[in-house]
Amino acid sequence: MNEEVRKEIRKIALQNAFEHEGKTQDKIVLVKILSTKPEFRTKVKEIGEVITEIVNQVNQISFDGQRKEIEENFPEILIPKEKIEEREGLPPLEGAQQGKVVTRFPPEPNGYPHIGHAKAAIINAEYAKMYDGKFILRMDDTNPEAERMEYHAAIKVGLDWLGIKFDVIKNTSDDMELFYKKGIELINSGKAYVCTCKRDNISNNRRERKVCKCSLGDIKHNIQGWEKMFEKFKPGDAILRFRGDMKADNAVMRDPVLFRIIDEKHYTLGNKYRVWPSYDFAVAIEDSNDGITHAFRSKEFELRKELIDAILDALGMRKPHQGFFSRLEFKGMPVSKRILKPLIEEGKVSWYDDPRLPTLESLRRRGIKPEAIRKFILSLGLTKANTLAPFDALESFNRKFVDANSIRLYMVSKPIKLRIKNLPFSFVEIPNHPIKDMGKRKIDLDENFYISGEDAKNIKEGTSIRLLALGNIMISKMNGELEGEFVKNDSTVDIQKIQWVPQKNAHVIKILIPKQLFIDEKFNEDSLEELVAYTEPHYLQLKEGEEIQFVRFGYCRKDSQNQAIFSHK
RNA sequence: GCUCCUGUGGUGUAGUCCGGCUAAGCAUACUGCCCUCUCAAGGCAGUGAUCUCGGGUUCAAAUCCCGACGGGAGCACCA
Repeated sequence: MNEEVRKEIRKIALQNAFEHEGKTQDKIVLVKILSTKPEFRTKVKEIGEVITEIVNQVNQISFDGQRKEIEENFPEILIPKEKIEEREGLPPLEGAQQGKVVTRFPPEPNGYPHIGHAKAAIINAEYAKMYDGKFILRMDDTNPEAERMEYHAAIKVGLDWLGIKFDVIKNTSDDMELFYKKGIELINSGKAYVCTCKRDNISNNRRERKVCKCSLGDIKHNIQGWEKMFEKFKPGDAILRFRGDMKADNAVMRDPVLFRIIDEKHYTLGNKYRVWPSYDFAVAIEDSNDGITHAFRSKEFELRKELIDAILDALGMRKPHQGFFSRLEFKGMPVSKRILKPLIEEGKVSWYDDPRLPTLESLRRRGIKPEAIRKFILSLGLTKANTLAPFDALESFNRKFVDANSIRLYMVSKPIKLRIKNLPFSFVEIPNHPIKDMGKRKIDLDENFYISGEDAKNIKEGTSIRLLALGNIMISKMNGELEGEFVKNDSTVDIQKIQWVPQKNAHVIKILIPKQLFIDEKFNEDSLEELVAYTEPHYLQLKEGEEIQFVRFGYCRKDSQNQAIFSHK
């Protein structure tokens, strides 16, 4: 054991002791030595004894003595360590080159966009931005039975609202001829075959891992079959299958469908095509052909990775990196059409923009800001663990965005009348925001006010309350209605401070308060509270869509002249 | 049933690939204080995780290996 090593050990021991009230432990010193000097990892025993010896010595020294020795011999210890900076945003991408990353968001126009779409779009967009690359919107529209213009439009509107920009906008169906070309290529190389079995048969064979007799036909036969798919065959009569591996553990690889016949009219292409590519085939070809370098999807597609790679290998095409993330859903707020559709049909939920729903349109109406959604989603990271985020995580992000721009207004519910006998003024000016300069509003007054029923409950006769921005009122009479006197004392400490509304021009609105839609898998019959609210006439001056904070109540978004929707506390 | 993914405070995550720095960072929630003519925002402080469990490897395990258990997904001519 040479002197240099002993010195190093002593240094570490001293440093550690100094940072921990003069005491150190040999285990800690050992760990530190081993992590900085890997060459000792083979000589742990040997070095361990020396450490024990030195640690004992150091622990004998007084705290001041330790400091003195450090100052003399190892002054560098006293320089404060730099903090390790935490990574911001998403983790770096595998195999990514600055300026060369291409990502995409491929929604199917078969429903209204929701928070799950937002996650996929935002993650992919964020990566493109991070690497100064390109971002493509590709409408994945290869099932004519499901796609509709209405959904297509809603998705565009939703993405626009989120503030997501695309470099290229296209449809999967733009490339039908390319799919056909690649399909034929697979047939010609013997990697795809036409199968005319019944659905049940195919399904059974898959389950039992049995090779289908159709896969034994020769290429010529398959070409004939393929041609018949465009004319003679009826839907369901024949499909083109990929020659995968019927014995594979991954069921997706058991000779999956590449093309099938659908005679339904397509929402943009009409009856131009009847042979449609399956999802896996379309995605594989499109991602490769569009130059996608990194494709992120939610993890229910994880088993598809192998297939997509296999298809591209079979065609000798370039493969993108594929990544996966967990589905995002809020607790008690399902996104699935299977669950939402019946609720709408039964009238339990008004429409896909009902404020209780996690659709983008609902979130917007509810007063959730796109920036909040983006921050929220990025805060969830790229995990594959199931995320069932509570809605209040989003709310807290939103509150921060909304607070600075929300006008403060008074609102009163379950109103109780209050008459103030000696009010010395006929109007009052109230600032619209406590910090930010958002102007003032003038409220005309007479002796008649409303206060909230909840607040009235806490008032005792003979005590004073403070009407915010107005003054202190001494309550002189209580019998259903309240009567009070304006008192000069302007002290604002230790007094109940409440909001109020003048009776003569109070504006009545309805506030929709969305609650959790499902509780323990069961529809929550009380999920939408409708509150009758008396607010200041100034409400009428606000633009639709403006965010308001009703003082001591919470943030709401103006939905119309007569209705507001509660965003959150 | 078979296959795959996943499991860190109340909640959401970072760290896990490439084991090491006095039992874990951040956000949110909660509590207290400050600020405040709001129960908001802002500021400060605090509570709270032996990293699902059990074995193993190692001087050293949230991190590697094996097993159990919990959660999710796939087994469509949907995407």
